[in-house]
Amino acid sequence: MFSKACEYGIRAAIYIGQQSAGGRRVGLKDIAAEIDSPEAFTAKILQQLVRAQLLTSVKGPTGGFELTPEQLRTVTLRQLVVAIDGGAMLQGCALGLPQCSAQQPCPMHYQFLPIRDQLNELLRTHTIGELASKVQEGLGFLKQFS
Amino acid sequence: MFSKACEYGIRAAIYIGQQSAGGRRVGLKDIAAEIDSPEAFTAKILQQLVRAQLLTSVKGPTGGFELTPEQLRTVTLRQLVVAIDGGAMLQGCALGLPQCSAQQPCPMHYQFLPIRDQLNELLRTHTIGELASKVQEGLGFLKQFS
DNA sequence: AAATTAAAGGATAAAATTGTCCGGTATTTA
DNA sequence: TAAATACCGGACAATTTTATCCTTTAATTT
Ligand code: FES
Ligand code: FES
Repeated sequence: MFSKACEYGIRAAIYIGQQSAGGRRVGLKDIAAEIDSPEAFTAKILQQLVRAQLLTSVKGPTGGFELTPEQLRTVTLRQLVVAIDGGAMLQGCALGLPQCSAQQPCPMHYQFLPIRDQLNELLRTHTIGELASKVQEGLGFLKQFS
Repeated sequence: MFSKACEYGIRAAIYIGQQSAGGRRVGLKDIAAEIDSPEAFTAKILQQLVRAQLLTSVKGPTGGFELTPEQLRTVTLRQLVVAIDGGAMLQGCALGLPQCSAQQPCPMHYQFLPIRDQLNELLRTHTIGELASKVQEGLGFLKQFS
């Protein structure tokens, strides 16, 4: 569905959000450990998200990553996905036609569209803050414990 | 969404199905031209599908690929996807957790599940023959003309 | 100011996916 | 039975994705 980069990015953002909601700034090492992702690769993704202004970073001691209250409230899953994977999967044709349109639709087009639309809606209507709360309340997990 | 291999595989299968419905067996060259895919790569994918018995091939002059009436009627999109991409995207967690389950769900789990289920249902309930008819009737396309 | 801390950025490497090439094999036609 | 056709199979190459390492930059603490 999403790329590994995107999966890590989303999980990281949610974890950072959860901690930011509690006023805690978190470092890369901590993040990678808590979401079970490769540290250096996660760093690259977080850099992208910082550049896209979807989260905030601070250098030096006591530094790390955080989400401002505004970011927590307004940044959506969709923004993360677009920043990392681009819009292709949110707009592209299911069968890989160069563009998805009703002019020359693929044979799955009309069946596929409503599902893709629901996915778009899902991503558009969920903020990092909202998902972070869910984790905070123990209703969702960012890695699996055995 | 799907891999390139899967996109080519589905488009190819539908085209072969369309021709088979008219009693015509088709060769690789023809297929690749009609669905706008790289010839040699498409060959690899078709080999997989033949091995999985989702379509049939005949060697030699007048040879090529075809779908038996039974294959046309019974082979689903889902079978193609599973044969090429594996079941990961049809069962895996949206955020990449090692497994999707209600025991330790990711924060998107309950929102994501219905969409994934619809996608599964979509793939499960559409046969190659059905999609081939759509193309035959001019209601769907396997490549785009400009 | 010096030392320490932690993210940023660049270069590289490994792995997976996508794509090509070519000799082998089965089948048909002459 | 020889030649031609077209899929099969293995090796190989290019590209993209995933992942690592190391130096630089910025900020804090001593
Ligand atoms: S044209 Fe294929 S999904 Fe719209
Ligand atoms: S656990 Fe993530 S989708 Fe089910």
